[in-house]
Amino acid sequence: MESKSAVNMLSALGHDGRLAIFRLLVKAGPVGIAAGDIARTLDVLPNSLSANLNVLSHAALVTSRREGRSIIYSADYGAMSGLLGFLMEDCCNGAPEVCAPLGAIVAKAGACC
Amino acid sequence: MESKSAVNMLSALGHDGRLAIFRLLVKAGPVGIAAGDIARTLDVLPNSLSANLNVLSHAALVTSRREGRSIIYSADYGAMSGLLGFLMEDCCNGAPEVCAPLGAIVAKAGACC
DNA sequence: CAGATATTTCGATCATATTGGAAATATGGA
DNA sequence: TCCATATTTCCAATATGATCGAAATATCTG
Repeated sequence: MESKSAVNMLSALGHDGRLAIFRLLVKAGPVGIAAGDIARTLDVLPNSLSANLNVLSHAALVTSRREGRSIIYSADYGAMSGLLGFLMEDCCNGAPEVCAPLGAIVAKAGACC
Repeated sequence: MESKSAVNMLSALGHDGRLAIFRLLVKAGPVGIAAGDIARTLDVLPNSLSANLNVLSHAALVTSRREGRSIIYSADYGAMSGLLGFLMEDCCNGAPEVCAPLGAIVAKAGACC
């Protein structure tokens, strides 16, 4: 993961509406959600949603596919892993002692995955 | 971690200069780095640096302490853990199967921590 | 083909963020 | 006290981003 990609992802997620969209897609899993359903669930205008989905898409955080009249968006888990890895790698380099607080998180993730 | 805090952190990190500052501080560890040294290392103007440190500070990603004439900045590892936890928790909720790619990352973190 | 649904694109306005120069504040040393 | 160093604050110019209505495009159905 390049630093520039990480900046793009972080700034894409650093927005109220887009973080909500991304969380929704992450929870939906690989099945994804149609743009219209996202708009209804989050109560946002279709054109605003489209613009925000475009930002997330350009940041490579989501992918899309057409199904009939709808366009289905899904979270890109590989990209998310890459971002987490980038931040974690950054954390562990040169200062292993600071990773202690991460133990709980890793444990939590371990319980899930 | 509230969603609003996460948005603040993510948008603070979603900036070229600020991500560079934060990475530098994370690598420096609890000892921290003086503002002037950060400015020289990253070759940025002192006022721009100050503004960016202020953003990171308001997002609770860094802390500062005065030492003589210098002000030493350090990364807040607790905040970083919280952010990673927020994203991971978000990932695991409702879709455990998508966590597979995270296995490698957890393993990597485990090797370090 | 005509109509309905789904989504995107366009265009304008408004708000917010970034940048850099210059001055102000705070600390330590002679 | 006076001066040098360190950092922040102030200010204005510029750039970027968000929002919304309206129109355009694409797909399905009758």
